[in-house]
Amino acid sequence: MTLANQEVYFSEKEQTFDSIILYMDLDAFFAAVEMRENPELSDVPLVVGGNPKTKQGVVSTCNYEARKYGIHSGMPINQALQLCPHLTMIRGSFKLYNEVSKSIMKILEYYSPTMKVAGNDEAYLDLTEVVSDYEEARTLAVELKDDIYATERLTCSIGIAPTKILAKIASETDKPDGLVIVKPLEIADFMNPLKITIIPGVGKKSAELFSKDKIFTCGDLAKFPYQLIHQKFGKYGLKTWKLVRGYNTEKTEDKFLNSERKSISEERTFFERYKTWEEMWIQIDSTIDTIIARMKVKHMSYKTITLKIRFKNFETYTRAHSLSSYNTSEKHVRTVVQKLLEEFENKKPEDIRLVGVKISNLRKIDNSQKTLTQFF
DNA sequence: TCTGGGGTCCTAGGACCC
DNA sequence: TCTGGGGTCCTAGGACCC
Repeated sequence: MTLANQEVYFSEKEQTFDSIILYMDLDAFFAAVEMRENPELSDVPLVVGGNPKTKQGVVSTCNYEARKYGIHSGMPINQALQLCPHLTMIRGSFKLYNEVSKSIMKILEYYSPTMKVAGNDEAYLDLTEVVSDYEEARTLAVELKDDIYATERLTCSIGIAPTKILAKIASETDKPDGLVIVKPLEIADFMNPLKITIIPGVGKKSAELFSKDKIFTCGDLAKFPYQLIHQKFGKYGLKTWKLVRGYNTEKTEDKFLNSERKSISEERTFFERYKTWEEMWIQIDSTIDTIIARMKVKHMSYKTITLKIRFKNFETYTRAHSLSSYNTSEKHVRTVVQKLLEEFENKKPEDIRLVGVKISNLRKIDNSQKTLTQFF
């Protein structure tokens, strides 16, 4: 299928691909940093995450050697150990990861003024105004990779395409240390053979749903009748359908706008169980402290407070309460959490495996409001 | 196998208002 | 007596991402 015979479904604007976007993703970031710091780890299967002593928790990142055993992010440590008994486990030096991440983002900034950091180990660069065509973009990407390696001794995978999402998908198809370019006229041929799960947002559940209609690849979905897709898979299905057809759904206005934070939360899984509510409260209290501290650093106020409780059988409940106005007080969080917790007071505290607190409905405090709070 | 922690976005129902 | 319609906000839960 070529772009030309998709036109029935596209408005003119949606077929315009006048941007050149680069996506960069550091390869096995946490594990790669550990290997750099400690060369004898280079050739052994390695995971960052979990508790090496109790063998609890999940894999945060693993190196490519560990992936050979079928280990992947999010896998329980216990399971990883069964697949590979001589696995090396590291808790992780997150302060160092943050420093390295910052240093790399600085390098990226140099290559384009329009940039969006999408996480610790990934970012998008808008190259539209920086290069004149995809060949120039390739040259720039090679330079960028060399630059990152020279500075931080880390490799990355890069995708270059007319939209952010296509650039990301492109980078996924050649890892580690890859560079994949998808030009506007190549979109359909590039997408069609790929598995549907390559689409960010299509996870296990959606893949299962799609498989009932014999949809396994992006091409399968692209062929699915337009009339049925919305009816069968809803708004989300339609969005995915448009995406696999190479439809340009990204709004140029907010593509590189850094959006405001929507929530601040902290949760703790208790590896040793608490016998009394008092012991539990010490934990919750300190959780609230850190949340409020983080909120203050960001000069924000909140309106909604959410409590999350997970029992040892993994049953999870969330209870929320919204205040009538924006607030910065720590006391309010405490009283509301206390109130929300009442519902669970007849349960045994030792049956609780996790407690979390979240503030949301956030708003930046402007200067006039700041003066007010100082006043009272 | 026994399942972290920090997030975002979506859905669906109910309350409430005009 | 059998009961509109749209908008917005709130709550609970779930899928998904890194």
